[in-house]
Amino acid sequence: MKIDPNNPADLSAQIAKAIRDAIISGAMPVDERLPSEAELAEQFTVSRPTVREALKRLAAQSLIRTQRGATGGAFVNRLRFEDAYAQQITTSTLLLSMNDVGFATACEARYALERACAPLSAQRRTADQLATMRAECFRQSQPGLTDEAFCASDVAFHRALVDGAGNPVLSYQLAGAVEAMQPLMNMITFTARDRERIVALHHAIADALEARDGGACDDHLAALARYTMELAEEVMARRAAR
Amino acid sequence: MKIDPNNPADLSAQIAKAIRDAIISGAMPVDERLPSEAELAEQFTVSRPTVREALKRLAAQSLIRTQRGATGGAFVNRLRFEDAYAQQITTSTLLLSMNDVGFATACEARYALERACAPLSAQRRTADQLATMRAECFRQSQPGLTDEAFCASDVAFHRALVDGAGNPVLSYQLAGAVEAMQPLMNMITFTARDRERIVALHHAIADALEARDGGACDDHLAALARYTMELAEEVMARRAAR
DNA sequence: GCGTTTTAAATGTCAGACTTTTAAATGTCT
DNA sequence: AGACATTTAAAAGTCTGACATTTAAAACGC
Repeated sequence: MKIDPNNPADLSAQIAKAIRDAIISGAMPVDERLPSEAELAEQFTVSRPTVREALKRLAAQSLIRTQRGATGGAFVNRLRFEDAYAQQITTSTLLLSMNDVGFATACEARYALERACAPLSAQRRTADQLATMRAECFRQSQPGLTDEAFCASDVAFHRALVDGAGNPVLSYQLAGAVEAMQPLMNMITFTARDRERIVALHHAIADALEARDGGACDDHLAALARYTMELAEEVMARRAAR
Repeated sequence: MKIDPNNPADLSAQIAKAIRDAIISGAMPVDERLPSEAELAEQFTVSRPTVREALKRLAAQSLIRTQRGATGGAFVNRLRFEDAYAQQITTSTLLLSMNDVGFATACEARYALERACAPLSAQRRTADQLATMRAECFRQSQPGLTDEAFCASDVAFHRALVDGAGNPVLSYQLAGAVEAMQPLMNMITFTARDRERIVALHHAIADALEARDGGACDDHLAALARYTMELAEEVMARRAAR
């Protein structure tokens, strides 16, 4: 591993960076065990708490996992898509909420990305994924559904569409776009949303995927995007008038 | 903030989660100062090193920043797009390298997402972004260029295309897709890549964007995707034969 | 009133000890 | 000999207490 200059600030950050670089470069393969905390402390000539802080940084990024006990220690972690989903979602959520990204910008990005999945999903969607979309459509048309449950079902529908492309890299990328939009969508849900119209579009999308018609699917997604934008503008205008 | 059960494992993880949830929920606005480490230790009834480990976890995710000195402390950080880019790129790189994602899968995802930007970029690209693309095309046609420099220029070209959409959320999402592909692209660069053909396609893409023709841009991107896939298959076949 | 010095609060770091978990080594019984 | 129980050692997890460093505000002197 690398050394630290005698700069006595950010020692734990420097150590984390050194280990992170070693992992990213491939010098430490998956499931390789790192030296024990005491050994690392000796190598870097720092104290054990400092090493621990560095390791916690890496653990927060799911780069390592730790195990207690005799054969325990820190191990290079295989970054799973599920872990990456979670990070992606929180990061996207924070980006949207902290950078006053407009609804229009976020919505445009979300539907642009989702429409990129449409042709692939039309080719490859499984019967199971189609059944999921149908089931969510059915749930969305139930009368007593709360707004929260409707939103969650909406997200489940679109995730099934995205997963239909059969490309885990796309699913990973889209996780943030789809899930992070939910809070922003709630913003308009409680005021103007016309569920019938949305469910009708969902049905049309599912029909298109059943027929393996990517073009039609894209058209209906575009219509859904337009309708969502219209709703948002309506709400904004109403707020501005108030 | 929330409490911890008397479960004496993962204390720092629990504390980090409690603070993270408070930030994500919006209970702590940007630039709000967290209590000092000593105060947090008292609140959670743990020791200061444990609190510090929790704070380091949050710092690793750019959720907080710390400042030393009299008025120092930990502050809720405004997550900037640039910071998110970096995280996105390392995460994507690790995902690709650790999960034996095939070249075809990664390539398909990358071009599907990039093509989603094409119509927007045709509408909105600035003169500056177009100039960047032209400059990178020129650089790519220089004879003495190393493979590394060609790859870097390739990435710069495609980033300019993506940024042309004028949507920071899209740029953020695409950062991972475009940049993480570079190492995978290097895999084929040194063997089979026909620079002339790629540069010609880049020129065609720039021409389409100059003419604000989203359809043509999409076509050329599709052609580039096909060519890249062909190259990969060729290399794979050659390796299998060896 | 302005510049300098002091001071206090906060993070950053260290040293050493103790607790808990875990698996392997050892011992014991059938 | 083999299966089961016990001991032991290694490692992470945690705590206490201390010291170093940085930084801005307060106190002071001119």
